[in-house]
Amino acid sequence: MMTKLLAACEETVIHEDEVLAASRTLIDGRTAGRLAQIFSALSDPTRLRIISALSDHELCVCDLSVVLGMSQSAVSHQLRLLRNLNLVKYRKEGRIVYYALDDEHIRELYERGLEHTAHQERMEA
Amino acid sequence: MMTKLLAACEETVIHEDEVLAASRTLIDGRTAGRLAQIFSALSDPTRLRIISALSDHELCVCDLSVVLGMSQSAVSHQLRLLRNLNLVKYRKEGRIVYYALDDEHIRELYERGLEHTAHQERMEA
DNA sequence: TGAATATATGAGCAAGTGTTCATATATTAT
DNA sequence: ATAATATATGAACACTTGCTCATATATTCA
Repeated sequence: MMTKLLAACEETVIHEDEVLAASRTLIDGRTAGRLAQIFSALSDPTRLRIISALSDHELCVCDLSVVLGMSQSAVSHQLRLLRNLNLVKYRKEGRIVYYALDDEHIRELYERGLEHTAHQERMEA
Repeated sequence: MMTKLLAACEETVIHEDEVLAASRTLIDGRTAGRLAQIFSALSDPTRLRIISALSDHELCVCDLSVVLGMSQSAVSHQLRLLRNLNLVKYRKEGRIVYYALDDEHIRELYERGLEHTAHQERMEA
């Protein structure tokens, strides 16, 4: 199942074998989209702060909004997003809803990311 | 150096100790911003495909645009973004510019992300 | 029952993003 | 020199995002 990627750069590919090799490691659009979706969830400061706040234990929406210093509405909107991606789970207790992280992969990515910023920090100093 | 986060949810915080505990794992705005920046780089399908194409070896811009099936301009714009974040490095050889990954942390994050999508895939099946 | 509280959500808006198109720059070839 | 080629980049535009504000829903309390 070969894909044709002949024409380009001056009618013929500059480095044909390199291109073929790269095509092998290239991820398809569907995978790229899924990956992008995951990383998008982590690409916003507010959501990252939510994740960091929940990293130890669950919190109700109200407490979460206090911790973040943000409106309940803003927090709820972001929680919905994380919920839709199955990154957080929740349990209801009366009118109070407790949220907690629900994905070890995300926690892993989050922590790797933190390492990276620490690394960056050192580079700058 | 305690921050006051008294008032809220019905004048007083619902679960005061939980809130204090969460505040300890909460990352500050600056860190959240940096982290968001890193993950933002990985939050677009095109950039992820660029990273996947470069994951084995360097490629020139032209070959890269062939591999991706995208315009040279679009690819250049995205490369600039990755360059500004020091995620890719480049070397010039005449008028040809070769790009390669320049950050093991990003490669690490990318691969963890891939694992996650694989995990997701299995869940769905 | 009615009032108060915790959360969810739709609409709207300002800011950000990713592409295209046109064009600039730099290098090579004639 | 001039033409051709590889890359970079600014402007414009459609689309997305993250917030606020208003309001809906659900639960508890009096």
